[in-house]
Parts: sequence; structure tokens; C-alpha cells
Amino acid sequence: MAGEQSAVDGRKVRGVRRKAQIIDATLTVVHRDGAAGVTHRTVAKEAGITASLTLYYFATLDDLLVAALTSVADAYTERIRTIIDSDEDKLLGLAELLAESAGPGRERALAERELSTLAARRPALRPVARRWRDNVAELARTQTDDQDAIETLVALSDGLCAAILLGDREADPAHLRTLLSNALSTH
Amino acid sequence: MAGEQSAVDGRKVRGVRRKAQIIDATLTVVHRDGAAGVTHRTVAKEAGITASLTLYYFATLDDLLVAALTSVADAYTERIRTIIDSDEDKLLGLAELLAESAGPGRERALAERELSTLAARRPALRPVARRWRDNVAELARTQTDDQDAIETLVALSDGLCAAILLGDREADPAHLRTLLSNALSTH
DNA sequence: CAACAAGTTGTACTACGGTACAAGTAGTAC
DNA sequence: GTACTACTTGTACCGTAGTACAACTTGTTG
Repeated sequence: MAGEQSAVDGRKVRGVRRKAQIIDATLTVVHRDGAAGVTHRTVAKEAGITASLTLYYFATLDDLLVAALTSVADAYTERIRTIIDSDEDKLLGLAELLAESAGPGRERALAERELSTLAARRPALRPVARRWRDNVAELARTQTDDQDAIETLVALSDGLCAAILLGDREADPAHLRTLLSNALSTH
Repeated sequence: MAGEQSAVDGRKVRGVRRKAQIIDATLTVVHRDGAAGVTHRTVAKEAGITASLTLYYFATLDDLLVAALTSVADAYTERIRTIIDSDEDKLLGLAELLAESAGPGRERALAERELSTLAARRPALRPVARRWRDNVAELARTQTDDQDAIETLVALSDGLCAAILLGDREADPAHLRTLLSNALSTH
């Protein structure tokens, strides 16, 4: 039983790892060449495998992009949930998350942002992008009941928006928290 | 003399009008299919002419994109200059400009924004995009000497950022002005 | 080892898009 | 009208990319 299972699992694990590897390569390409640079071939080259193999795991480009976006959205969701479940200052938690996007994780955040921007054009990506936003909205709802304020907070938490607002300056979580708080109290 | 000139001018005018027509079509395509949807053929089809003709006026895609971006940047620049030269409340003028981008001109603003986003990937577009920002910075400089504050204002005036911040809500220039003013006083 | 499934590769077909180019049209000057 | 130039078109070449597919390799089971 255990042997039988672990054998099957062994293959599955390999497949999962390949998928993860391909998704990683995809994000690297997005980061380097933009979302428009993502093709079966560029991703394969980046991953050091053949284009056919990316097709074996992701039949179409949409599949690949959805997987990549889902991957980053899931990671983001997990962090959001940690913030929601904690007893700390939730607004400060969000501010820290944003600060990271504008600081050390800036490049990665821009790549993520490119993907979610692409969602506006690729219908297949929309559900994932929506889910992403919903998660932030849920966090916002722990702070206020004002729908407008929630939307503002979601908008402010937008990675690119934050990156633009912050520019290359030091991202001070405390300062960011003030900004978010102001946004909430405006309504 | 006058006849000779007007003859030459007549041809030139036709050429200029064609160029304008092609640029218009380009913006329409950007708005409808995104910047990635811009090709010689799609633009030509949109304009109702042959692809060869777009090539006659814009030898490469970059030429076409630069022209399109320049076109919208020039229009924007002119409006900025009007604000700077006026004796009215300059901050309110900028707020009105932004309100328009989030309201009736939202679609167009998004198209413009897509183009300037593309500038991050296409080196040829960068000078134009930079000039665009510089114009807003110049306007900001009439309000404060704080370099950080100027950058914040420039960031806030970013079309997409404003669109996101405002969402689908009514864009009240007075409210926007408060936001801008707050941004300035934060520093 | 034989059978089988997962994983992997190379090759090819097709469509699209950038670009070149030769040929044709039309307006203008002499 | 003739020459000239701007304008316009159709056609074609080439590279890239999405996708299909058949063959091959490798690991697993019995």
C-alpha cells in the first residue's frame, strides 16, 4: 500500500515540481520581458527544457498564465489570511505588506502587477484576479463597514499604485499605515 | 510664390491628415485591444486603409507608437501649460484634469496609460514618457519646493493611479484637490 | 523481463506580423 | 502634354509563436 502509493506519488511529485519550475520560469520572464514576452518557447528556454514540455503541463498559454497568476495570488492570499487571523494591528500588517512590495520585493511585485493587468485583456485570468481583490476586501472589511472605504483600501493596496506612490523612497510601514488610515477616514 | 507654396502645402496637409487618422486609429486599437493589439495590420484595418500605407507614414511599429504617445502627451502638455499660465487655483486645475480622466475621459485615459506603461519596455517610448512626467513636475514645482512632495504629486497625477483610486465613484474635483493638498502637506 | 503509464523530445503545420518592394495612381509644375 | 513627386496598393519574404503529434525514454508494477 505504502509502496504503491509512494510510487504514484513519486511521479506526481515530479510533475508538481516541473509545474512549479515552469511557473517560476514564467514569472522570471514576466519580470524580465513583461507579460507580452511570455511564450511557450521563452518560458521553456528560461526553464532549460523544451517547449513541448511546457505544453505537456500547460496545454495553452492561458493555462500557463492562469497558473502563474494563481501561484502569486495564492501566496498573497495566505499572507492576507495570516494578517486577518492575527491579533495584531491589521492595518499595520497591510502597510508592512505594501512596504515590502515597494522595497525588496519591488521587482516581483511589478511582475505580479503585470500579470493582473493582463487580466483586463485575458478573460481566463479574470476570476483569479477577482479572487485576489476579494481577499484584500475581506481584510478591509475587518476595519470598516463603509463599502466606499473598502474599495479605496483595496485600490490603495494595489501593488503598482503603491509602487508609484512610494517611488524609490524608503517605504516606512508606519507612514503607510497613516496613509491607509486617512483613506478610511475620508469617508 | 503663394501658389507654389500652397500646392506643396496641399500635399503636406493631406499627409498630415493621414498621419493624424492613423494615430487616431492606433489609439482606438489600444483602447479596444490593449497596446499589445497594435500591429500595422490592425491599425490599417481600423483606419480603413492598407497596411502598406501605415508603413509609408510610420516605417516601424516603434515610430507609430512613439507618434501615438507623443500625440496624447502633447495634448496633455498643452493642458498642463494652460493651468500653469493661469491665475486660478493650480491645484484645483490639476484636480479637474484628473477628475476628467476618471470620468468621461476614462477610457481614453486608460489607453494613454497603456501606452505610457509600454514605455517601460520599449526604449523608444521612454523620452516621450519622461517629457510627460516632467511637465507635471513643472506644474508641481509651482506649488512647493520639496522634491519628495513634487514626486508624490506626479505619482498621484498618474492616470491609472487616479482611475484606481477613484474607482467608479463620482470624481469630485474639490475632493481630489484635498487629496492632492494632503499629499503635499505630508512632507 | 514484459507491459504500461508518465514524462520528454524533435519535427512540422499553420497563422500572424514586421518589413521590403515593385508597380500603379494622382496631383502639381513647366 | 510631360516630367516629377507624393501617395497608394498588392504581393511576397521571413521570422516568430501556438499547437499537434508521433516517437522515444524512463520509472513502476506484476
